[in-house]
Amino acid sequence: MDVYQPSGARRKKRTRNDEEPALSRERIVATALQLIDEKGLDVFSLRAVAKALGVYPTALYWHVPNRNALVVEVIGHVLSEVVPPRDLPWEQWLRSFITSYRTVIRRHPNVAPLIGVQLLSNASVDLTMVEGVLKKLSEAGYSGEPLVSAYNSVIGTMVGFVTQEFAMVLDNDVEDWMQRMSGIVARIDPDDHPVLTAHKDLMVNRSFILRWENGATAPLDGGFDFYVEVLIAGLKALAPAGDTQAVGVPQ
Amino acid sequence: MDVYQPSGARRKKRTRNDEEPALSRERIVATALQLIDEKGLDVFSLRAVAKALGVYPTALYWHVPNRNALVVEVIGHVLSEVVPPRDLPWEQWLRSFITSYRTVIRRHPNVAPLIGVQLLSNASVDLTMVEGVLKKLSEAGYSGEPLVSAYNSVIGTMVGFVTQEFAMVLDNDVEDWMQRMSGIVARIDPDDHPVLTAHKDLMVNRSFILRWENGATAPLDGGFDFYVEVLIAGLKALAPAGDTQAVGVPQ
DNA sequence: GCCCTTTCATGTACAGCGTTCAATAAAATT
DNA sequence: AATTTTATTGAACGCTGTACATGAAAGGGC
Repeated sequence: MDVYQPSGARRKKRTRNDEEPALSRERIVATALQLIDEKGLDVFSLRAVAKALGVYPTALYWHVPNRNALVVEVIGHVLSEVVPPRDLPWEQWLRSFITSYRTVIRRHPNVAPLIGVQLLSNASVDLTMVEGVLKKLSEAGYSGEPLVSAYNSVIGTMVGFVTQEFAMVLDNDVEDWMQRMSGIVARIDPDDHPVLTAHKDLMVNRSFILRWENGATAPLDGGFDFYVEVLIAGLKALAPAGDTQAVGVPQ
Repeated sequence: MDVYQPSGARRKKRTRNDEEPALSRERIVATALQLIDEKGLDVFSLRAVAKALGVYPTALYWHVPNRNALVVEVIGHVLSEVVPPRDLPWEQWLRSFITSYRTVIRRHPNVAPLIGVQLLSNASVDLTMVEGVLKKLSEAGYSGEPLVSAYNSVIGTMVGFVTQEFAMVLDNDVEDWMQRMSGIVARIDPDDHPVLTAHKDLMVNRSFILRWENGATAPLDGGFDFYVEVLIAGLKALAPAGDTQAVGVPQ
């Protein structure tokens, strides 16, 4: 019975004087993002978006070529909320920039998996953002091949940590999962795993692998700040030349 | 017409003297992984696995509770290929460990998105691995809260970079995509984006965001090596105390 | 040797998905 | 007034994960 009734109220066809244009790419993207934010990624589907708009699913296809394209659009919309900081010394600039990215994702945690996992997020290329990072890394003393590597380190850090922090939770049996996980932790053998034993209270549900909630409910603020400092200190240490006392290039 | 014929040859029921047990959790997981490796993530489905085994889809449910559980099993199987290195100075140990993880993922690149994006990969917890990282970070001078942060930095680096490197490619129109991307790059305004202009040949398809292939066909070897060194140098710089000339804790 | 339970597969079915395609109606253009 | 363009309805297809009923073979106890 493959029949889809658009939600009760009859859709009004566009009339010249009608304020609302009934449907548009922007409205679809906005609805999709709202759905993802409020109901989660697994509820998101073209049909769900259509239902939320009171429209037949196939009506979306006039404005958006397919599901992937809509996902790209949603990602682009979220990423456009990231504002590169004003001119600052490179360490502060990077700190501010990466933190700003995480702040945006915390507003849309369910989008994180889409960004981290699909190359298509590249489709929304913000060259200004790329140039900003490159410029600051130049100021840090990088150029040529090492600059490219440093750039990849920055993006890798920024997206990588946050993607994991906001990795999807299983809808399965969260309660059960927590109990199983804390069971595992409680049963740690102090002889086999002494350091873990000593730190288990600090680590449980606050560190990768040993947790059952994601960043939406259990953010890793401290870990993130530290990670950014690791990146900056590392970049400073490995800078080919510059104002910092370089410690030499490895191997 | 919801009918599924298991592949031609009639399935033989298990008989006492039969060597092969017809179906088993291990065989299902192995088939699933093989399917993912050879055909890609989008081809992977319970029905495809069943067809590959010459079995009705619902037969799988006797050995595996649902799709998610199978995915968890596949992840666990892949991660079990990661071998923590023998005892080494902490820098070398971390380098070796993280590199080993990437080596394993390069053998199963299509699994990377599954690991990076779902908390359920935690279900296959290898406490020995966790303890190994903690131990080495202790040797580096970490303990207490900073140790937890350092641990998260290590896992974040290891999984984060590789997840992005092997992010999924769109099946859409790869050729078209490449042309569009290189079009964007070719049209970069040297006045607006001078550093990018100077490095574009080094960056195109070799850096995050500005690429259309993933690590399976265009690995970021150099970037990865550098990233690991950034991590280690950063961890060394931020170590609360120890053999390295510490440069003080930030704020 | 018979009975019964456990084990493991077949077979049917269902709701939901992305997407194709034809039909249709309103608005814009000619 | 006729025609084209724009935007939607509506039906359908093949795919998905999964619930459920059916049935057959193996194993254990008598």
